[in-house]
Amino acid sequence: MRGDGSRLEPMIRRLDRLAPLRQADRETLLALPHHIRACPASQYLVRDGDEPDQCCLLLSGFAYRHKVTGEGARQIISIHMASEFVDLQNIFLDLSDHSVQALTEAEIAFVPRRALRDVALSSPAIGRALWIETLIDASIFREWVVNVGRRDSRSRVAHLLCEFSLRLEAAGLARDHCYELPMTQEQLADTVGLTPVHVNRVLRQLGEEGLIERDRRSIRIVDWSRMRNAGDFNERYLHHQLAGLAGASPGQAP
Amino acid sequence: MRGDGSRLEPMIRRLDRLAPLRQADRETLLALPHHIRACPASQYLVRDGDEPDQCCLLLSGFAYRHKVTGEGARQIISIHMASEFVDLQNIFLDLSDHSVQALTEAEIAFVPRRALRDVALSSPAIGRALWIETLIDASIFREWVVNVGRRDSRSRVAHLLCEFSLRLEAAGLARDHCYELPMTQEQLADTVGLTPVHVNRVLRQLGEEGLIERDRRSIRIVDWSRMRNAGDFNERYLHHQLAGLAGASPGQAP
DNA sequence: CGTAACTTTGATTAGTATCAAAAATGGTGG
DNA sequence: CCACCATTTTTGATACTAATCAAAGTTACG
Repeated sequence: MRGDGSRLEPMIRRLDRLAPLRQADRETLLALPHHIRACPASQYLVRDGDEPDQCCLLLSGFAYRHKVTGEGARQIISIHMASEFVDLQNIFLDLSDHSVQALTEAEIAFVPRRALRDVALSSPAIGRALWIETLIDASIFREWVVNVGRRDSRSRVAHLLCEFSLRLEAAGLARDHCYELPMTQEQLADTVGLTPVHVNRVLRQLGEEGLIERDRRSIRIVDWSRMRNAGDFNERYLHHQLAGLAGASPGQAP
Repeated sequence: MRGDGSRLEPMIRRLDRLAPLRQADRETLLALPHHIRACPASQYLVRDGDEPDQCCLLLSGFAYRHKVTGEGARQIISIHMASEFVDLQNIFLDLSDHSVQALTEAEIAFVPRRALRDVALSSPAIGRALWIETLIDASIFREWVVNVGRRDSRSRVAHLLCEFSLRLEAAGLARDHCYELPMTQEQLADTVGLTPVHVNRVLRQLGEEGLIERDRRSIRIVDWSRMRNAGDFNERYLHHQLAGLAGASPGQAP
């Protein structure tokens, strides 16, 4: 825990963009107790029903949250990338209502709930930034309800690929609508509420239409404008303008 | 705005159960500037894309939030009942990412964003309670992603009817799993991602199976245990235990 | 009453799931 | 470096859920 305080920097920069922090706030955040652990892909970070006493901050790699129905079907609820908290709601909710797993090998900083809660309630700026983080999370959930509830298979998949592209670029993890998709087609299917077989066909179709190019897990959105259209994608729900990121990825069309 | 301060009482009680408030906090909340208006059914309270300067607190009646896809399909994202804020995320998000409409005739207290924000940031207890309110909202969104993404039509509808029953009872608006469903079948369909025709058939089927009884819009869950099962319903995601409401509606089985 | 909104029923179709199996891919140890 | 194995991706054939289209009943309301 000592000497690695700087590993928290990306998270602090992220929060600072959501709500400007003063130097004292930054120092408070840097002083947060935590321990860092490397987790192999697919390791559980939180289990549905747990009473967590830590919040998980992703330092590197990817993680996802999911729920499993009584029938055994899995629905992935969100995907997270470096510098994001994966279960910030546990700051105040005592029982976890879903599970969190590492998607790739990932480094996690575990921060005691209590410490994070005290910080959130004592500094208005930090509280505000963390709250906004949970509000943007919720906005993405809302968009996903629409995605699985009212879009057809092609739009659903295209929408997810668009969201990924923008979020990765905003986090500085990708450029030019080109990125490594860290998930199998089965995980993709559980994200958009389809079967893996169907996801495979939709991906092929998007390729044949010239909207994307694929090689293994790497995705390149060839025609952002048409892809945006195919996915009925409007980035407003990501609220990137809050972080001064609006237009960070202009693409080839309005 | 003067002399009707007591109309805010139910909301204050609600927040107090989420995070205990001191007398000073209660008075701060009672002193919140606001104006009250009666809205006819289907009136817009917020429009997608707005820059709202008020938050809407439901005093009576029901409201819902929704998004419309590029194809014109509507997805209802949440349903709200008396004493709930319908757009609390607007406290910090500057651009509304969805619309809010009155579902029935409703009375709304409009509270200036700025005032609510100041209160939330200056009193830790109030901030905490409001934050928790948004976190529970988000938990319900997550469950809805699962509902539309991974449950079949019968489970989806049953799940929604179960959720309604518990939330209404927790709010003191219903008893014995018996309530008026304030929505048309078309609205139900847009909530669970089905067509109105199919919702109609599923409702009939649930009736034939003896799980529910219907008369007009009134619903009675005859067999809570089987209904819970049909809807793959587990109330944990409602986080009612936070409000000391766990087991408020024991039903007929574990 | 008369009219619009909503609910219900029927017939048909479309989209996606399911089942099955073959081809790639990525590791692993020999 | 290669053979082997597990995992993932891809393709094909068929089944089924829920959508669509159409229209008749109901109910609420002015």
